[in-house]
Amino acid sequence: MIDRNAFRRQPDVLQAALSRRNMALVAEGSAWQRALALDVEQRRGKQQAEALQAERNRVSKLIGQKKRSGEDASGELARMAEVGAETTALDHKAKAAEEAFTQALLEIPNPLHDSVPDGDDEDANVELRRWGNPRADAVPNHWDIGGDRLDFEAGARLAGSRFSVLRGPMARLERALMQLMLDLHVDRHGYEEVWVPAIANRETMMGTGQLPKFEADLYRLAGEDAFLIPTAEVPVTNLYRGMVLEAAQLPIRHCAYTPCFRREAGSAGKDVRGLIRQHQFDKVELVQLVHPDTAHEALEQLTGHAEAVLQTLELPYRVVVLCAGDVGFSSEKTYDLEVWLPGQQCYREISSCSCFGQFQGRRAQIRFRDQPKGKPQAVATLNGSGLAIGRTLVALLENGWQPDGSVRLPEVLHPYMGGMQMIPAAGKGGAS
RNA sequence: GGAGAGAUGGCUGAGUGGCCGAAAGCGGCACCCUGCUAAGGUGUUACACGGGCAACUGUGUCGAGGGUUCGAAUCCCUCUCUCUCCGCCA
Repeated sequence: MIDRNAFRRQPDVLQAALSRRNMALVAEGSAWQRALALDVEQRRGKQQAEALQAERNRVSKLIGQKKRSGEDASGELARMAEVGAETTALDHKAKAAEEAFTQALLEIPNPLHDSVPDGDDEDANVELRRWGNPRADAVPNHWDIGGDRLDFEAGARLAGSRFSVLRGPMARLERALMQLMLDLHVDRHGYEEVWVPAIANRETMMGTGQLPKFEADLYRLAGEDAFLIPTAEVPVTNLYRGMVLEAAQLPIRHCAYTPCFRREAGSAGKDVRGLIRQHQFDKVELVQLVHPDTAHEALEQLTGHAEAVLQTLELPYRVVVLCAGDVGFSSEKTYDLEVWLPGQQCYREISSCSCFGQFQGRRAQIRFRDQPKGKPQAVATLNGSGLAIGRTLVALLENGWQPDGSVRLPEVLHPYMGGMQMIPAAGKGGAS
């Protein structure tokens, strides 16, 4: 949620920052324009209602005093009978106006950080650096390398399209990667591991910005106002919803493994083959709650922590900064890590690291006191994938592929794979 | 899933229609006293939003939402959560 005070004091600055994302955001009929109009209406209604309430409270108190001392209060009572109904009506009107205002505010995205480059879509994202040496030889796609151990037919039969079943060494590799990533972030980067529910209620989804705007992207539970989480960011950030923290508690750093569920509405036809775009996938997520002054410093660090996973797995990648038109709703700045996939001869997103400034902190009411007696202010939040596990598995298969069909595994993985150094070539038909 | 009990400030806990934004205790903070420590004394100590340069002031908040009433922590309705017992279950 954008800052109400800034919204009132310098709407021009905010409007400029918003229009960098997309001019439509500030056009006629946009949530922004609605909010501007509703704010005025909302405040006027509130003042009228409060004036009447003050009158009612004053007279009611008088009636109480008179009754106690045995005096006659029928004059006041008669007067208040009329005022009462009017008060209720005005109060309801004021509440409705405030509700509409808040709804409009919730639909306004986070204004961008100044360092975000201009641009309309992903083509304008800016590459910042590369790591590793991409192999240039001809490598099969991961689904060919995986063979019958990546079973998309079984996934479709059990659940539907975009679901999969992993068998044997592939299932083990999925599990090994979870462990490796969590261990790395806990032991080397100082994150506290948490384990959280994969279902979140509406309030929780509101807190991190998935709702109210993006309900169509979520799986909703029938008969309940609850959803499957699209990322661990949701439950982990909301761990602190409604809390006032002490400055000394910051920064808070958590990593978590969860399954993630996405409807992928609107991505019809994209990545239909293979593991790249699934309705259910595994991810280890990094989440930080920090002092707003250090937020962007923290983003650099957090991005480095995600990069460390790729480096330890010896996977070539590049870092891009998303341009204005490509940054997500709640984020003020985002780096994507893109891993080299030799089977597709391209870089594919494997991690997205975002700084949300105080946007989520305000929405979810996660605050802290800078001074012991000071006014609580919203914390800054950040998160990043560290990493998406299915896509990491894909990258390992394609980058580790050997001409004989086997897959060489990087050394750090060997202990997690029970000593296995190679995944044998896929069998020719039949389960291996 | 069934039956019952409950939800009050940072915490414990009183409060069954007006004198209650809320007793008391603990904790926190400030000051005083004391050679240090300990003990003691006095005062103070919720949040949000609106108006005001400010002093200050208005409104709302006793799990959430609605209702009754001139007036609700207190009465009524709905919901959420917690606890106990029963059932079921990894």
